[in-house]
Amino acid sequence: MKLATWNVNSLSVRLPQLLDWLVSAQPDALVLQETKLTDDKFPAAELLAAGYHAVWHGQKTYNGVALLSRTPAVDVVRNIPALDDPQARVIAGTVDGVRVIGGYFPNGQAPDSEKFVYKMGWLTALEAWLQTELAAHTQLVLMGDFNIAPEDRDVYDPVAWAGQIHCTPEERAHFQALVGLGLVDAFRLFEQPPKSWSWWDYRNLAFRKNQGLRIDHVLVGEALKARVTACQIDKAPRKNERPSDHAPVWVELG
DNA sequence: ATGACGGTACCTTACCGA
Repeated sequence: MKLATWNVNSLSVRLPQLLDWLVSAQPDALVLQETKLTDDKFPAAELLAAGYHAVWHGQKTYNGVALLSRTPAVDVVRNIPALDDPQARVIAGTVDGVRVIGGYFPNGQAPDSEKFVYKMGWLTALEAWLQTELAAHTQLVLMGDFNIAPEDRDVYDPVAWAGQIHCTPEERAHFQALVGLGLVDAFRLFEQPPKSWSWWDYRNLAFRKNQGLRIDHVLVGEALKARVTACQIDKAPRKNERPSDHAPVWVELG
């Protein structure tokens, strides 16, 4: 079973690339972030024609998430239940016995901003909800655009980024809080090439220079950890003519 | 460096992302 996450930065723009990637990568389930579509605009028919069921949670202009799967997801949840959040950032569903939680974590803008306060509160609410999800589901995966670079080795220039958004001690502490709940960073279960990133700025030829951050993650619970056989970032879609700024990340389960 | 690039929207300029 192959699970994946991809911030597509507008599903309407990236739909052709997504359809190509579904054919080449053959994931069994995929969570998307930044669909930037109201629910009535979601391309469910095109995806179904490509062999994927979908559930989604969108809004106008910003955010928006979806869960695609070969077999239909059940017990679908939109957003963090206890959090009254106007921003569409979470979709969860059970696929073939695996609880799949997809998240588009808040950006946070800057450590001294109101958006950072929102990010901290959102993360606290996520952790509380995940405790109950973990108690209810043995096999669980949390994946998406975390907007957190967990360690300095996840940053192309850790000195320049020290204390900056995505790299603050507060954000990294929240990442470790998720680890403390019993989740593990699937990417680090394997030896990986140094300078592995999942996001590159559109500006400054950042992708060509490989200046990026690893902020898209797949975190697995204990039972799934034992099943993970591989985890990789697929840079190929970032080489498309009009790419998302993020690359997909996938895990293979045995 | 209030920069850059790219997406969206009450669209020729602003806002947001990371």
